[in-house]
Amino acid sequence: MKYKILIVDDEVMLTDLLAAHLQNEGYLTYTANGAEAALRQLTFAPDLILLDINMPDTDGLSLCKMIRDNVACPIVFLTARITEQDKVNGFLTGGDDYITKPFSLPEVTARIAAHLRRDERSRSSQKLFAAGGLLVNLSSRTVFWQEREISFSKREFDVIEFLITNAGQVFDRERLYEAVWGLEAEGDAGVIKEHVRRIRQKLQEVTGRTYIETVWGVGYRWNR
Amino acid sequence: MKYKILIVDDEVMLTDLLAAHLQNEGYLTYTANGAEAALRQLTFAPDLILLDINMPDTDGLSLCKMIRDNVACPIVFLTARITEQDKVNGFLTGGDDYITKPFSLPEVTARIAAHLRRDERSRSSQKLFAAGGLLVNLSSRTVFWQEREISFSKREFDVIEFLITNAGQVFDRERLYEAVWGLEAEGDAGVIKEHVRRIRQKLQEVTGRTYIETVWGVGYRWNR
DNA sequence: AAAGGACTTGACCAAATTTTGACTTTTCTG
DNA sequence: CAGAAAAGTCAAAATTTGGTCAAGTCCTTT
Repeated sequence: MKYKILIVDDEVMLTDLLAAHLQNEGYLTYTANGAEAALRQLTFAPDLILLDINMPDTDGLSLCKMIRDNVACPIVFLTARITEQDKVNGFLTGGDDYITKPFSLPEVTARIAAHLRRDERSRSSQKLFAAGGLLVNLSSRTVFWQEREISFSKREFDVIEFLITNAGQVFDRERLYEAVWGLEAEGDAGVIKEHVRRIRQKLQEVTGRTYIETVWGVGYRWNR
Repeated sequence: MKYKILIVDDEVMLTDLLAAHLQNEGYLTYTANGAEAALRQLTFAPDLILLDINMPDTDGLSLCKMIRDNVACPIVFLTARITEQDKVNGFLTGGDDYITKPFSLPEVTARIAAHLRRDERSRSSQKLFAAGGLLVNLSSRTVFWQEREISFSKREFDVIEFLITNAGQVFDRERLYEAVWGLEAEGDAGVIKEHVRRIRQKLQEVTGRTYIETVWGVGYRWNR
């Protein structure tokens, strides 16, 4: 299956050039020359995004946020330079990278290939999740906030694990119960309420945030 | 589209029984009574595999590995029992499950249905719709306009979801009610008027547009 | 066997949503 | 233009849902 790459830059010349080159390399490409078009193209669920954050008429940071809120793929920034300030602003997070202009085509291809490879590998067995100061380690089943460990019981951690590995998606209590307790489990999915309460309580105490959001009438969601 | 299920077991009686039952449930079935046959059947790209790992003349583990190397679908093991050692050996990974013999047919059906549902979810976890600056995310059930989120209640979102996934088509209130509330729901389809009103109000406030258009004498339509 | 923690359950309350029905406005038709 | 039908509005009533709590059960561990 071909990888889908979304290229976002205001210069049509550049997007076209990159698109042609990447198609040649065997990728499927989508291009957008503005923020709005970029968001529209997200519907194609790209595997990687090349994004110019210095486009005129566009607030790079908020576009970036919007993208992150809706898709989980890595973003590679195209930019004149990344300043320390940019990093602080949160342009660069976990899976991301940047390429400074001017760049060579082979350089772009190489970076893209490396990212997709990494993404592929980690998608299947990602064991570490960092979400706004919170560090969740699935292999050691620990949760840290700064230096402080927050301890959770088995069930509590199971719930966190499931939600966090499917961050952003909403699950109703039935599905959540099924996913954590197992398919053959019988019992009332109402227990979830209680577990969620205790998870939230512990998180709240230490981090001041709750992380698990209620979608009224539907279920729960771990906020990315 | 019917789901394809591959059944692998050395006992012909059993594969036939399962096949008949699953066909009855609306699945397409393929059967194999040995390792070699099983691998050959992979060309049909099954959506789920039922696999007996205790077949004579067959090394369950390596067959299992071979399968995994070639397809990504979940595998449900049929087995007398799963020991801790089996788990260590890597029989059970991510999307997998096992059913211990003897089992009941409803049990098998239930497990299969749940697995396919789960698989479906992760495959299409990015259900996004972009409509003129508006970004509707079906998996997180969120709606964004620029960086602003517009929140909708369950029913409101359900209506939006239905209309937007059938954008451009007109639905009369009866059909809309039936589609969102369910076929067996009893109640007055007039409620739709109220829900549409509140959806429009929220959209109007933020975006200046209403998106849901009235086709007089007929019904409603989502305008891209 | 006692103790302690984890897990479950069911009941209750407050909050949020959904429904209802009366009423107004708009649109169409003759 | 008048009247009828359709669509829209509004606020109150009804219902559903999620959070909380306390008590009970079930395991482990000592």
